Amino acid sequence: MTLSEQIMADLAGEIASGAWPPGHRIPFEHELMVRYGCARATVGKAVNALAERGLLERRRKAGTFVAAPRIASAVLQIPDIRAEVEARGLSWRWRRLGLGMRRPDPKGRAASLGVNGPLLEVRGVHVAGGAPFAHETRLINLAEAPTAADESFTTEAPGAWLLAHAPWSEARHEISAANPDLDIAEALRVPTRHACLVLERWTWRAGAGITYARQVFPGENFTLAASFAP
Amino acid sequence: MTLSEQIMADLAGEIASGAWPPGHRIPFEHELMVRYGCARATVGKAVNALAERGLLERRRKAGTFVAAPRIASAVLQIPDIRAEVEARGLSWRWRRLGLGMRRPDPKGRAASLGVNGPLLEVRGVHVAGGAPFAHETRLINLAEAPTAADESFTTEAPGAWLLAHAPWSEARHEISAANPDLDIAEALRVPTRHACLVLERWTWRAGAGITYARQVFPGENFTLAASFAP
DNA sequence: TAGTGGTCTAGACCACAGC
DNA sequence: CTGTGGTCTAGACCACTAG
Repeated sequence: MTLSEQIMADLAGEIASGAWPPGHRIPFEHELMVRYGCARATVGKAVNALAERGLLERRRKAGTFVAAPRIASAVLQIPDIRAEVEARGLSWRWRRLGLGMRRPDPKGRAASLGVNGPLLEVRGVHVAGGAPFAHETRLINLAEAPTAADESFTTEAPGAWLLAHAPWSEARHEISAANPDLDIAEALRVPTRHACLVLERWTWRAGAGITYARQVFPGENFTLAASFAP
Repeated sequence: MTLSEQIMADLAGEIASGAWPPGHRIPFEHELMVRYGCARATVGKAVNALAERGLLERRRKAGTFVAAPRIASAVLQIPDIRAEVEARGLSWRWRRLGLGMRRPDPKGRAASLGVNGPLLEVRGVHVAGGAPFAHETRLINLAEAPTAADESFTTEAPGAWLLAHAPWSEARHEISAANPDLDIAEALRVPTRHACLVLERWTWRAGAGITYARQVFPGENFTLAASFAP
């Protein structure tokens, strides 16, 4: 435990315990540096780290204050389906259902990728312990990942292949609930009235769209977790 | 734009453009400090900030490397239902459906709050432009928020009241999909076969459970967004 | 063992918001 | 104005680890 980590932990402790309620002005940097017998940069590192986490608010000339808790954002755990399945002690495999070329649909969900050229479409099911776990529809921009056209994706899921062959630098996710279409419901072996969690993902590299994925989980199969621990 | 921000932007640009692919070793701190004519602490600040974001990976003696993109986590926007509704130009109001006391159920969803004492239960509907938007079930730990017992929550939603009267310091969220129970389906005026997005939230302060909330959105009403922009 | 990042020091100057 | 935080400097020593 370094000194700045110790200072950070001490300050966080005062806040978590309620000794310093929201709005409370914490000691000035100069006071803390006397208290800990260290340089100003060291206390500054600790205080700034807590401010970046949203636990403190810094105002010039006024001081540093305990922030009011806000429910603005949280860190969402994005699942890797294979790892998720195997972590439960189940076998995982990918079963391809379809493969084909698509022209970009300007009204479709993948339109925001901003791709005009041809897209490779892969559809399939993630199978966990012999039972369908999730359905995936995947569109791949062949301009950015041309060798994808040589892949069959019969046993390898397109996500893992893409991560190795066309790394991305920017991603967007949307989470929603929907009743599955008939073909997806059949692939998942659930009725169409069965609530499903839908996770959509768009990824880019240097502004160019790489891939769009739509993963459909039967409601009881899967829960996304997010935490906010200031 | 400070110098360390400039350095950070330059490094991020090299990565986003693909000039520095994953695995590439970026210049040593000493080289960067010569290139920018600044102190090592300044380049260190920039490089460490990118490493904290997961864009770079630092290894002693070996150097600093461009990290392979991982879909491990993303920043999730947690909705404030009232703000969400009003941002769409719709009127918002809260309609309370029920109020009562509950003993903690050791098998229930709220058990992980770790509360043994009495809980206040509030149920109600968020109404957007006259139509049901979301159903909320709320449990409040009266030991931590005793004045909640004096509130009726007929027009004020419990979430806003709690934020003002019992600030929290730690939160956990779970997102899932489910078919609504009959009473919730009736309150939302959808059939029970209608897929709904379920957002659950647990909050604590100094380790003591404050509240549990379960919000149910008809599937077409609501989408959660998460972004990952290294 | 040599060289990297990790951490810290003891200053400095500045912008800016309170008083 | 005053004093806070924001940023930076030019060093230092240390821990770790890759070669």
